[in-house]
Amino acid sequence: MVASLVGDPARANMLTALMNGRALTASELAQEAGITPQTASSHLAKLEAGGLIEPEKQGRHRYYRLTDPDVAGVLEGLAGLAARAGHMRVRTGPKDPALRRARICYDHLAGDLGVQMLDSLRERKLVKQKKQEIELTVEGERFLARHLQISPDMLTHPRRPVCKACLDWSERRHHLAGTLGAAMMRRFTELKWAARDATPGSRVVNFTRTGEKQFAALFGNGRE
Amino acid sequence: MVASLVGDPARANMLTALMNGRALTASELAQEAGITPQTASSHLAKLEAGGLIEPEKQGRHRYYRLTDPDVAGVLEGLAGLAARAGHMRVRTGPKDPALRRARICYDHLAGDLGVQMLDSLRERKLVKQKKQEIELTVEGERFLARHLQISPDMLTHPRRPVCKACLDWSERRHHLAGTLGAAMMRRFTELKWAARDATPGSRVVNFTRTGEKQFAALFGNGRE
DNA sequence: TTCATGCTTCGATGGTAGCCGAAGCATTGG
DNA sequence: CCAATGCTTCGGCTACCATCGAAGCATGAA
Repeated sequence: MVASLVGDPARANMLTALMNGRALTASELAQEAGITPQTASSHLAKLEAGGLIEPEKQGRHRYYRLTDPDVAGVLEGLAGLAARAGHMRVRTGPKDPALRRARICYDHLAGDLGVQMLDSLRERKLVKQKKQEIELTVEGERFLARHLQISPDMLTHPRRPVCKACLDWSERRHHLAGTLGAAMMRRFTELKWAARDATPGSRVVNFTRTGEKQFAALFGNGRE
Repeated sequence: MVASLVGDPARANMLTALMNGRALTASELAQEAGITPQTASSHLAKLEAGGLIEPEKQGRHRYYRLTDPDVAGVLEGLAGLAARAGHMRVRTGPKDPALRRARICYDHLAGDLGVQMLDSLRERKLVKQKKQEIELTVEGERFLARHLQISPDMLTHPRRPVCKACLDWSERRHHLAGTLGAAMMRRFTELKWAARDATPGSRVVNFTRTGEKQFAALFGNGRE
């Protein structure tokens, strides 16, 4: 029964943590629930078997998200009933600093701007995304050549794909990885639009005044 | 947590049995869940504390119903998720014979026709019902005088109320009790619209051809 | 009143499932 | 290749809770 899955406090905490639509790693969910990774692993397996969550492997990590808006809806309904009965659950938002905006993920751009960039590419049909698979369209190739001086033959690599959806750590949505993601980030640096923070070990990416404008002109979504 | 309440199989069976909106007695729910009355009592107390069901005392019996359409909605949602995950629950309808249509409850009319009668009275604003409380309106008094020759002073009684909502055994919805309910049943008999079945101990009420027509003319709902 | 029915409370039992420590894979990085 | 990280599997422990027998109330019937 599905309800018994949600009934357990540890699992309920995990699900609540996922309610904002983002994906979380197994360890993070363990911490959210206040249990050890072993226990969390067991719970996550059950939730997955029950069809409430689905995993996405990303390197050493394993991200989990709610399978469906329907699931979120039912959980919301349950929370509503619980609220009437006097009980209340509070859940605070995430806690990250300002590196949520732009940072390096391996060798490509991540964070709010990274997600925004992929969103824009997808929306303007410069790439086609199906789940984890991303493909560059003909229009996309033209766009890259014209605005960033990136040609397709720069991107071929024996083992690495050109495009790849990479789950964003702070935004928990996809940004663009692969040789294209790396090439674009490299180009941003060359153009002096952005630079990695000077602090050793920092992953923060600082955009310049003009870089920010240029980036917004290419990948802006009208929100800022 | 509310979900843990629904999570237990026994409780889930009880709730499913209540999903049609009717009310069931504690013993019936125990049978539905396949457990003893003691265990059922414990479960029902928890469900009530969780605000999922609410009781209504009726003589020696204790009827339970879902507190709210919202509760039914959430349960429906959970069932939907469960269905996706492969599981399926089947639930058959009730099983009673033909005395579900019309029978004597103490001294007033019960069964499908009894429920239908109260529905009609309520719908045409001849009575006002608030939970268990039922009150005869001015239009109701006129209606009774005109069509059934029942005057308000026939209905006064030192200890018994004129109108009372009585939970119907087969329909599990309210029908009309109190001195008015008794008077109306008596009038039906006098008018030879209906008569109690001859079989000793039987509570079945048989309507005559013409009685059925007259009854439908007064309290019909267009369904038949 | 006394008896019968319906439901609840109490107490004891047992099965189930959450939990963690330790060890085992898988992936990444050096 | 080895080491580190992230997650899973395995085994045993513990606590919770559903379950039922027996007894206690309440209501209605005789």
